[in-house]
Amino acid sequence: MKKVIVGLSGGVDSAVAVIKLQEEGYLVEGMFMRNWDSSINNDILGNPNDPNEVCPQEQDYMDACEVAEKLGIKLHRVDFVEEYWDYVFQYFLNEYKNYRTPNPDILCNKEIKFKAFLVKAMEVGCDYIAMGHYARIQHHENGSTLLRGRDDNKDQTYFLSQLSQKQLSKALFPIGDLSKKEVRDIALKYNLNVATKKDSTGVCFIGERNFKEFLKNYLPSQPGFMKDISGNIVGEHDGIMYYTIGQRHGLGIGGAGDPWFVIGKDTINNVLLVGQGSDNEYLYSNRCIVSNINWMGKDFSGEKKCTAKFRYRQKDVEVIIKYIDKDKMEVCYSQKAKAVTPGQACVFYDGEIVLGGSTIDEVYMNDIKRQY
RNA sequence: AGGCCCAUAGCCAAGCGGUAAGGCAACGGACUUUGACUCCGUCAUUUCGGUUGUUCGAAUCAACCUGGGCCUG
Repeated sequence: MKKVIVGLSGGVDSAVAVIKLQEEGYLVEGMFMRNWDSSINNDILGNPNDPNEVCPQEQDYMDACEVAEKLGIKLHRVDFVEEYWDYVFQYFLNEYKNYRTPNPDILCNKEIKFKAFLVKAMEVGCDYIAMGHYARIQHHENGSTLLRGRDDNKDQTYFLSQLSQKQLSKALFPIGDLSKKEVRDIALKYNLNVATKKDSTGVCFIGERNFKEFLKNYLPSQPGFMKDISGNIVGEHDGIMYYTIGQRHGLGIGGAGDPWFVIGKDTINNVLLVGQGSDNEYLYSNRCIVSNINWMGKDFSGEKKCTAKFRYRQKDVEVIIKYIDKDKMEVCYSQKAKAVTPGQACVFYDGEIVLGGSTIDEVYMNDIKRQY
């Protein structure tokens, strides 16, 4: 009997993952991860949690315990607070310091859930690890193929785009064929306490925060002006790293006309560039340079047509890609894309198949580089 | 000093005698394993710079005051 360790989070998805694996005849054990410690990590500003109440993490652990008991599986608990800080959060802060918009959850999967966790799971002894992601995987003799989750609205392959073949070879995604509704229905049928629990959001393991305040715990304010494209001062900001391209809220610019959006960052002069209108031309680009390439598909040379997703839950766009060098690609998209932002991932797809992941570095409109 | 114009919520702004549109911002919610986007809701009734008056009824008319702007000396 093959043994699987499931990352049991205390949510409904991983609980149903256990059920699916049991139905398929695996021996299942759970492993709960704790990766963030608010007091050790100085997570004070922007933290909505009442320090007197049971913290959400412990509630999650209790929920995981209850699920484990009900489904009759052993539950391990592991602590990666240090690893998370060193390998995910440092990167996260560094990217913000460079005025980019990082995606910590992609790194969390690469460094924690499918690395540190995998090591611990192997120590306990297992053939596979499994997570409650909405994604599908096919294992062949010469590798593994990652596919979008069946539920188009919940597909989480964007976050899995930096996993290596080695990592994928050990991974199972038992709920990838299900819709969110089906997952909840199964949980209800098994009378699980988490069946109607609200989906967790926010940075994985950290949780919901007032984002700007949260960043201020680690990155001090650097006040400056907001200017429009003509150079007129239209507002003030307290640090251009707190904003991302395409952002509308939090600018506080009132007055006449359409809403204002972040359209760029003048890092030299500490100026946040803003423009009016959701269709502002500076929001759009048609070419970008990506690096940190994790290609999962068949090797290719020259140009390749496929689709790409530049931001989680944003629709794919058709692109033509080509290598510039070993770890750098040019991505062209003639129909233009909105708010393509350095630091975010560019994930390539061929239909349902995930071809690979990368990180956006430079963004262009024709030959003009965007000040993103 | 004289003449003209303007004063509506944090900002922009409709209204022109019949009982305060709309937009921006903000806030709340939905959505969401990156708090980007998007969507929904709330937001002037001791109220229309102030006071007094005309009128059944005034943000809307009149007078004066205050505060801005412009023109002529």
